[in-house]
Amino acid sequence: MPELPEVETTRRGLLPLVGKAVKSIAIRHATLRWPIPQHLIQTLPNQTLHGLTRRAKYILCEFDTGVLLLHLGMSGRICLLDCNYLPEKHDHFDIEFNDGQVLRLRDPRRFGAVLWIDNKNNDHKLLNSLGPEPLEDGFNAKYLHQVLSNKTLAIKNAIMDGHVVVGVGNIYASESLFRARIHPEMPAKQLSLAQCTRLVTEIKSTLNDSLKAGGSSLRDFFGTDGNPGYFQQEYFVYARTNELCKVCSKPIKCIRLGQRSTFFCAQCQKR
DNA sequence: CGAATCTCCTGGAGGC
DNA sequence: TGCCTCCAGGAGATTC
Repeated sequence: MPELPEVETTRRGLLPLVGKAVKSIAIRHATLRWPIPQHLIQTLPNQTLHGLTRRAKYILCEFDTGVLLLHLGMSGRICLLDCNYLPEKHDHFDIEFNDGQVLRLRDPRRFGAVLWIDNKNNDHKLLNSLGPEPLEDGFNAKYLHQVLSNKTLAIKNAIMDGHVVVGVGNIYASESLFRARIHPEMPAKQLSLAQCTRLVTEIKSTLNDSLKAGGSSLRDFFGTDGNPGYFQQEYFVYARTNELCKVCSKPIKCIRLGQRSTFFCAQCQKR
């Protein structure tokens, strides 16, 4: 379940491909979240990868005539391999480059995506209504306080809404709220400016901590080199139901919010 | 319009 | 060992 730090780590791992030209495309299982466009088989060969950027959890591969958009869903993983490696069961999509390297997407649960944005269209509905990046200056306490001011839903659901801020998934939502000492069920509009300040700070630091640790935190995340190599992050609350709070020693609680498991400490986090 | 619910999918865990 | 059920979750689509 890649979150933003894993996606960014994946992007960085792919940077050696920038400047290379595509030799061929393989589509073995086109039915991801949306169908992988078959025209990529004809479109991409001989195009050069000019840049690799990221917006939210989308990796954007800039080619001559358009942008290839990659999303890892929740079980996706991209490896950079020598083309001699045979694909395995859930290896759905390859980009083979002229130097013999292969970008290979493996995604058992197929919630991921491979889409094409032609330069002529210049934008994509998936990208044009997204909120600010959590690690950029546009995501600050004043902004958050303003955007939450008319929202009645629980704050945890609000920060997981990509129109409010992108890249905050289920794990980091619970962790950030604990670190900011805010109850996940608190109505979003009731947060004070001071609470928004704490929440923004903790979202940024939680993501940054994970990024520094090499991407994650997560049991099933692998880097582009195929090695787990991650730092086993110490969660304060995530997946620690009934374990003792590391701050106050009360048991951690688990509730459902927006069909998602939500972990918190009722002693440390107030409404 | 906002908010809640539905949906895609498969591996892994637990029960018997 | 096998089979069944349940669960996890990103986020767009659908419904209310």
